[in-house]
Order: sequence, then C-alpha cells, then structure tokens
Amino acid sequence: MTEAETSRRETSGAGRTPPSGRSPRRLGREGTKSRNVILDAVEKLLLEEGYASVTYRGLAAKAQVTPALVQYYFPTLDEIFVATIRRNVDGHVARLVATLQERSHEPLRVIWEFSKEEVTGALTMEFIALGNHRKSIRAEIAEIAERVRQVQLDAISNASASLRQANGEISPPVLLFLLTGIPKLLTIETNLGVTTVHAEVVEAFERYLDTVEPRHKS
Amino acid sequence: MTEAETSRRETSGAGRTPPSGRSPRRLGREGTKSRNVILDAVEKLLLEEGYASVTYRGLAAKAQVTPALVQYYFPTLDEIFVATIRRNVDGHVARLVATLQERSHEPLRVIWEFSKEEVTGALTMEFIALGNHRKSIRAEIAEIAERVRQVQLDAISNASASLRQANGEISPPVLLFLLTGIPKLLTIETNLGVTTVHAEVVEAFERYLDTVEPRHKS
DNA sequence: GTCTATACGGCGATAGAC
DNA sequence: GTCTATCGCCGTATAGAC
Repeated sequence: MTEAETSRRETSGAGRTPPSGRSPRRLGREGTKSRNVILDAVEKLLLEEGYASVTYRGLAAKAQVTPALVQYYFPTLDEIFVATIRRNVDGHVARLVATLQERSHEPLRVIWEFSKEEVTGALTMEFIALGNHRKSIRAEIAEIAERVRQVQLDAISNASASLRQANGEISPPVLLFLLTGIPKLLTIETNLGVTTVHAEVVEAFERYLDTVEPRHKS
Repeated sequence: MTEAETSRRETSGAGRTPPSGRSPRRLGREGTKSRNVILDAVEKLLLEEGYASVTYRGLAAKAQVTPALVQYYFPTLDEIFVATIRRNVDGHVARLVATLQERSHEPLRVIWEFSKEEVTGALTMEFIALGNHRKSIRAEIAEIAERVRQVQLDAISNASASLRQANGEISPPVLLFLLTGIPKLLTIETNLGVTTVHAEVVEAFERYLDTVEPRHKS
C-alpha cells in the first residue's frame, strides 16, 4: 500500500443505471491472453496499493491496455475481484490438499502453517475486507471458506484417532476454528500496528499443538 | 446495511490535490450544534448502510444541512470518521472501566461479555474495516486498542492471584488476546454468512472460563 | 469475437463570495 | 459560519470500428 491513496474513498458514481437486470452485453471468454494480462495486473495492484486502487483506469494503465478493454472482459469491478479470487484460491486449495496428504500424520501443523502463510500473503485479508461490503464477493468468499473448512475437517477427522486422547478438552471443529482464526487475528492487529503479546500467543499455541499432536521422526 | 450500495466502490476522485501539506483552512469548533447533528447522522448512516454510504452529499441530506456545511466542520471524510470513533469509544471505555470495578471478582467474564457486545454492535467492525486502508483512522484505532488493552490487562492482573492456580497453562495476556479476539472472529465469519461451529466455540470457551474463573454467589 | 471512444451522473476536495 | 461554483477523478452504459 502506497501513500498515494491516503485520501481516497469507498464509493462511486453508480452512474445513471438503476439496479435493473443485467445487460445482455457479451464479454471476453476465459483463457484469452488479454484477460490474463489484466488479472496479473490486478494482483500486483492489490498487493502494492490495496483494493481501493483497483480502478478501470488505473488497472488499464498498469496492464498497458485501454480502460475499455478491461471493461470488455469485466463489465463490473466486482467481476474483476471475483475472477482474481478464484484464480488465487484454486491454487491455494490444491497446495493445501497435496500437503495434507504428504504429511497426513500431522494435519494440525499443516493447517496451522497454511493459515499463517495464507493470511500474511496479504491478498487474503484484502479479499476478506472487500467481502465486508460487496455482496457478490461476500458470497464468493463464503463458498470458499466452507469448501476449505470441509477439506480441513476431513483431514483432522481422519487423524483424530491418533491424537484425541492426548488432550481431549478441545473438540476438532473448535480446534480448527482457532487454528485458522488466530493467524487472522494476528494479521488484523499487525495491519493496525498493534503487535503486543503476538509472539507469546504463537508460542503458547504451538506448545499446545505439540501436546495434542506430538512431533516424531517420520 | 441496505441493498442500495450493491455496486458502490471504494475510491474517490481525489480531486486535483496532490498529497501536499494540510490546508490552513479554519473549521468549526467542537460542541457546536450543527456539528453534533452531523455526527448523529453519521452514526445512523453507518449502521443503516455501511461506511461506503457516508458521503458529503448523502450525509448532508440525512442531517438536513448543505454538503458544504458538513465540509466546513470536517474538511476531509477521514476527520468525520475519526470524530465519530472518538465520540463512540469514549463512552464505551467508560462503561468498561465502571463494570470492571463493579464486578472486580470476575474480570474475565466482564471482558468476554463486553467483547461480544462491542463487536456485534456493528460500528466497531465497521471501524476496523475502515482502518484497513485509511492511515489516519488506522492510527486512531491502534491508539484506542492499546488503551483498552491496558485497562483490561490491569483488571486481569489485579485479580490474577485468585484465579491463576486453577489452570495456569494460559498466561493472562494470551487469555486476554483470545477473550477479545474470538468474538471478532465470530463476527467476521457471521458477516460473511458462515456460522458453522460458532455455538460450539462459544460454549467451549465459556466452559473454560468457568474453570479458570469459577462462578460464585457474590 | 476483440477492442475502442465517448458520455453521464456522482464523488471528494478546493477557492472564494456572502 | 455558511453556501455556490468548479475541478479532476470515478464506475459504467452505449454505439460502433476492426
């Protein structure tokens, strides 16, 4: 995030269009070269300046195309964001599934590490923030969240026989909630500039993980 | 939040102003009647439609004044938000301090209940989201967060002698982190439409609270 | 099927008249 | 203290060129 957007706002001229049905306009197909160039530029812009800087005009400049071309592929800004989220999450979920299989003896640690990475990668928090006030993006995020949670729950359940008894006071779903939630909390506070007790929180939680899912030489 | 802002954006015409130093314009003093009328309208607008709908023109309509008058009191939108946050938080912190004194035998439960309320009151999450990309608001939130955390830490420390031994595996600062963070996580997910395992999380945490800070007839 | 030029209404912010 | 006028952005609809 640069300094440039210091005084920018979260609103728009909605133009003259009332919330009538979608226009019958055609749009560019997936897989086109231009489309990918644009999506690459979106990711760069998101990471460098935050989602407030993703505008048709600014994005076009970044991608070296005309604003109208951007609009040809993505008739509304929401569609740009949803497409970016999809492209990004699909890769992430695939990596998660693969790693859960490789290290099926320690699903908790795999999920913990993934959650920490996912959330420091900035893009994820950007999407969550976006979802806060944009209906179509909120729906997209919610669907992804449920999907990922199911994958993670399955992995934990499969391994639960071997870990439960050590310390059964936290049920797998609740543990999963903390596993994925604590990194989000840490990131939110870090973004605000508050980092008190963070190191201690991480240390305490990882110590707990060691008791519930003991390390061993595979 | 209404449906009206479905297609609104998070940006603005920053106008022609470069990021030069603050203008020397005068502005309305605190305590003026018009100023309070405007701030009341901001809170209404925030709760009803979200921060994206807080615009000079829209706010002026809500408060029954001209847009220019709003701008006279608050030269930038950020100042509107910061003023609203201050007015709102001061009352909240006062209530927290008072309640912590009244029920000094159970600070954990007081903090837990306050955190749950604070965050369902919508305004707080709205501010956190705002802080994500607006420097002056981020600074304001960070300062408040540190202040509140200190009040809470003091309350817990004073009472820690009577509770620590019951279950000392979680240190007070880490416990405080969870106490205030879990409600935030629940709210984030709820806003997205995801509520799986929430009830179980709350139940599990409150059961834990009972062991570490036993209830008793005062 | 790709791509473009243009127009509209709304926005934050400024300058300056009353 | 208050208001009018104006600037340069914004999303997005549309008409049409290749």
